[in-house]
Amino acid sequence: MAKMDHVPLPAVRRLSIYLRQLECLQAADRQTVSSKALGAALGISDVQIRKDLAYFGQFGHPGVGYRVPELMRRVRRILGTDRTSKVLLVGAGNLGRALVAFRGFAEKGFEIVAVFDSNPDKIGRAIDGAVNGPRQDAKVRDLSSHQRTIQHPSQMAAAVRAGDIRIGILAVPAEAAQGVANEMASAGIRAVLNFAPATLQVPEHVAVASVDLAVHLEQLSFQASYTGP
Amino acid sequence: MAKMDHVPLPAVRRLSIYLRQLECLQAADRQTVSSKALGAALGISDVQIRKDLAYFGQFGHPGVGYRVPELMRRVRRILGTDRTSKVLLVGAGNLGRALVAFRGFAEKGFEIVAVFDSNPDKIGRAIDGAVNGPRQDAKVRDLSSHQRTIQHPSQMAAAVRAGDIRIGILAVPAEAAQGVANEMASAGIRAVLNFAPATLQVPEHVAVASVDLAVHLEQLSFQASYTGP
DNA sequence: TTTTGTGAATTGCTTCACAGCA
DNA sequence: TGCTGTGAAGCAATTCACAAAA
Repeated sequence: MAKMDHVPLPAVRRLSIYLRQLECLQAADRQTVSSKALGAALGISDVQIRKDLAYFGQFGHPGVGYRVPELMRRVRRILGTDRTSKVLLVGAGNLGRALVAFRGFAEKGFEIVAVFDSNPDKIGRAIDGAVNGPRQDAKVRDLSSHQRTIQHPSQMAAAVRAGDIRIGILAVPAEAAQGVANEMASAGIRAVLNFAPATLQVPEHVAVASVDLAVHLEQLSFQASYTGP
Repeated sequence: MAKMDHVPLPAVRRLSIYLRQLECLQAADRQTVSSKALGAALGISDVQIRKDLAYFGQFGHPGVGYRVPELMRRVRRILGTDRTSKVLLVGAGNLGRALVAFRGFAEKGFEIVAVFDSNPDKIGRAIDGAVNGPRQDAKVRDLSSHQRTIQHPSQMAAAVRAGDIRIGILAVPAEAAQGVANEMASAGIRAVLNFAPATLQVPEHVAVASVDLAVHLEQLSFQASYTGP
């Protein structure tokens, strides 16, 4: 990987989009794709795509384009999804259960290997989810036994160390979110996917991405009012 | 509303965040807040906040700050959530059902008033969800009867016209997403909240916001690899 | 003094224009 | 010719610096 000094974050986000489209192209047995064709399918300019990729090295073949399998491999490598990442989940409510059941994670190289909840009634209980997804080998199936048992948050640090877990999903009510974020940070979690409608204060070395449906809907409500005829 | 010519989209997104924090302040009976205090709580600079608000008019009181109830009212007005917005949902799978059950929508001024699915087995069946949320008056309760019955997508245009619906939530598998987006657009929907992992091609007057968990996780995976010690 | 609102400067991202390779 | 990779230019968003109001 060449000159990775200061990559714009929007470029990283688009890398995921490129990968998604490449998976689609591979399913259609396309061997190569030009930045122009890729951009047309995604509503992104061809130069943008080349610039984004150029932050990470030289992937293309002048006159030919990008070779689909090669580019997929290299983009996955950049994103860190060439190996399966272990993820922990805090919050075994409605949303938490839906996330455990969600097949899309495993297909993209993420496995929820531990679930935590502070509710004493839930601790020790099974959480039923997608433990029988596609990409499962013996090792992953073994890990999925952890997945079935809800643990107390005090176990988090031990789980992070034992399992080399870097990513945590936060799916608790807004009032509890900051406390859980603090626990995650001191447990050694490096990145948090936050579903609580709250702004999290975390140490600088911890990355946060927030998914707030209300924020999205409000943005759309605004755009629906102030565009068009 | 003063000089609304070209507002940066990031500013609109932050407006939602400000509103969320204002709701929190109001719950704590705070009467006024300065841009500095608000920014400190949200990890945003005070100038950023004043600039964002200035796109829409003058809300503050020099030497005092912003009056919490007044600013909430005016921000809601800008976002279009001072009145309840009717929303339709396409896709009555796991995610769709979870969204119907989600309380947060009603609290923020959004009501799912119609649900569509192309699966013949589901059409006409009830979809159980949060029809007994807090903010319910007679009119809303009446609308919730629609909510209980899954309709065929061919009914969408009629529902949009009859109910003055501007926003659609798209919760179908990726393969079906573009087709549904087309149907939404020709039904007159003006904004789409897309949960399918696919890029949608829509007419210019239709706004799209996408929530793709894989994209978020991949971004975090990248950040977790290339930051810190 | 505290705090808002805003033109000016700056930063960062995107687009342009073109050199280089197949 | 068709396509990638990249320095230069352009544009959009943020931050700075300060005038004006309570």
